[in-house]
Amino acid sequence: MAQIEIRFPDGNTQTFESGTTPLEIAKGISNSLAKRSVAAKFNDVVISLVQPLQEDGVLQLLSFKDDEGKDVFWHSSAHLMAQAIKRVFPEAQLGIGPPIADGFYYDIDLDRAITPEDFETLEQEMAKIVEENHPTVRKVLSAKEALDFFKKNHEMLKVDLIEELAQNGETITVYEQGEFADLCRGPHVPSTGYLGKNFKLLSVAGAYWHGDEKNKMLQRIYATNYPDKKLLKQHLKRIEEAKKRDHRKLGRELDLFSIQDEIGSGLILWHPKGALMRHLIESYWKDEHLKNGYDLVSTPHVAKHHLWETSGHTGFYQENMFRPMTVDDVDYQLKPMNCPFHMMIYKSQIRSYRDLPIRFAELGTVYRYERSGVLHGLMRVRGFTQDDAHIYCHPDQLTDEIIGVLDLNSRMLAKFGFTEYDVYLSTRPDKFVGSQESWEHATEALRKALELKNMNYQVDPGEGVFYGPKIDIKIKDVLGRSWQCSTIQVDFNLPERFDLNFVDVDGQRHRPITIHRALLGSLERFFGILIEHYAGNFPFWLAPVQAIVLPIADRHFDYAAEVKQQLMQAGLRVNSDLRNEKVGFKIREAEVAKIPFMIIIGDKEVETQTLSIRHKGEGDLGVMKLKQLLEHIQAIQDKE
RNA sequence: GCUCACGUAGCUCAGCAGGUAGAGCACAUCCUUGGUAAGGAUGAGGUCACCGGUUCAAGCCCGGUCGUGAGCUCCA
Repeated sequence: MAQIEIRFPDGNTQTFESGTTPLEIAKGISNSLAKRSVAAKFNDVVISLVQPLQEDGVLQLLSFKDDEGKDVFWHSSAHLMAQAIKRVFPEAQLGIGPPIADGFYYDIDLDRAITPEDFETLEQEMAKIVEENHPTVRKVLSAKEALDFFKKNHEMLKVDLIEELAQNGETITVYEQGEFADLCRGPHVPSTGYLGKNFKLLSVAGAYWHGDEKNKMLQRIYATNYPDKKLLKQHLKRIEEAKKRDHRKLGRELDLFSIQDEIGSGLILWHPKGALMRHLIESYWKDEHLKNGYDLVSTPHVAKHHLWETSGHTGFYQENMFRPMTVDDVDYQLKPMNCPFHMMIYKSQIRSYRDLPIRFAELGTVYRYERSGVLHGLMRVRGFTQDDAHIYCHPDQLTDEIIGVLDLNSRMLAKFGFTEYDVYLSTRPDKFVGSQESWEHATEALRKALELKNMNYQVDPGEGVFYGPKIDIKIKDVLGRSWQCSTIQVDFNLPERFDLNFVDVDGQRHRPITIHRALLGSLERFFGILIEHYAGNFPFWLAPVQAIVLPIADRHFDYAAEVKQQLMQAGLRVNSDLRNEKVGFKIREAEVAKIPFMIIIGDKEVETQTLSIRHKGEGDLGVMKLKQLLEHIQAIQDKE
């Protein structure tokens, strides 16, 4: 028997007989390791635990904790669900069933609508299949064999896939488990028993075959599975928690904003408390920009349609624009972008290299046509305000400018409680404007800035926009969800189209580099993210009402009014509750409204000229003088 | 836009072989002046999203419109 040499991640090597499987090796190391493992990685290829190893190489055992292990576990779980579906609904045709971020789904074609009531039946069937512990068997088929097999089983979607695969000359493999066989590249867990019973079907929704709306709509069943009951519970709890934090729900409960049929889809009404928060965010934003060398500009909501022809938006952005309106026989266009206006301000005079960099910032409200089906609360709307800015600079200044933007960005995000993010650098796509050299120069500048800032980033090759490379930053909220807010894009297109230039030392006109950037993205969307991130428990500086005075009986009203007045003089946002209600009731309402400080005033307080302080979520803080309260609050503000 | 589901009082929801609406909260008035998360009584409030159809009769059935929700490749 031939021997093979296997190296492990810790650097140790060991010799095995050729044909040994990763599972056998795992068992040799420890039973618990073998139990934990769901797949293996051999020479950087993910393989099944039962695939015999025939050559020397590096072997890593994968458990559910590894991303690749998760994928295998969930992919096998998708097969498990598919098998159950076929048992319960033999006429169902299977589409695709991949692992996704938090589980997996399977697309099926079935005349009858699957409902949540069916979930239990399917889950029971899945549990049965797990108990039956069918080994998963990989088989290589020729295209013809595969086509015959799936045609015979009336799996026309699979036939569709096979035809595609055959055209690309790929090897066609099928995985069998018991009576069930599915077209699949694999690998999978060795048997259905590995999958355990901590799975749950979550939802069902329509999805087009191949994601193309010209194709048939299938039913997509989302589900998840965990090797451990605790993990499943955690996951379900996270879903619950996300529901509780839903900004649409909190937005109504806290009276922050509304969206109304009479107004129109995707158009936001900011109520007093929401508008106040928006004002706080905007003021902070403007201050920061002024402190960092930006000039504030302000531009109209409409402009002649012609402007958008110059910018090129009528070409590549038409689909997202509202239809033009005619005024005095001239077409005007509601703005989907702020850029052309900023370009025109730049162009309003001759610029010298001495003027650069020029930074125009604007909280500019834009209107974009979004398909009705994609609108979602504050997250996806038709009218929103971008925290926009355009920086015009000399090519030599590019890196420094990007660094400036990155610095400002991380400061600003931290102010709102976001300190973790994923950074992506997108490079030149196939279709692009500008010269190859300028793309290279700009991409290098972005890269250099990221590296000088010691930021970890991932390169998305070819994912840049046609007009320039970009850096995208996705922030992570407390629930670990990612939101893309900040984007920093170099633009080679608009300076060209608007013929922007500056006079350089040589007395000649040159094209400035233009950076287009947004940090919060859209105020509406960012507000939505903030609501969910804080679950409505906003930091003190953002709380629309920071304190409420709660007198116990009406004989305390005078002192209450006095206290309120003093707190307002100190710059706090204070309300009072003078209703004819018990203090317990008033406290409850203040807690529900998530007001940070409750100031209770009764006989004792009036007599000793003190305040009883209660903090939201913390309870009674005891009695203190007004001065002490202000100091306490000052300390909180200093920390923020 | 498409598929499925949903649309009943300001909010959350009940309602039924099709027989012309109900609760809690919120709101108003009154009683209660109460010490750290819901005091009590009374009352007002609905063209059951909108339009059309079937029927003696429609919140409920059918069709359309509008709106909302879950989703619409993370490629076997």
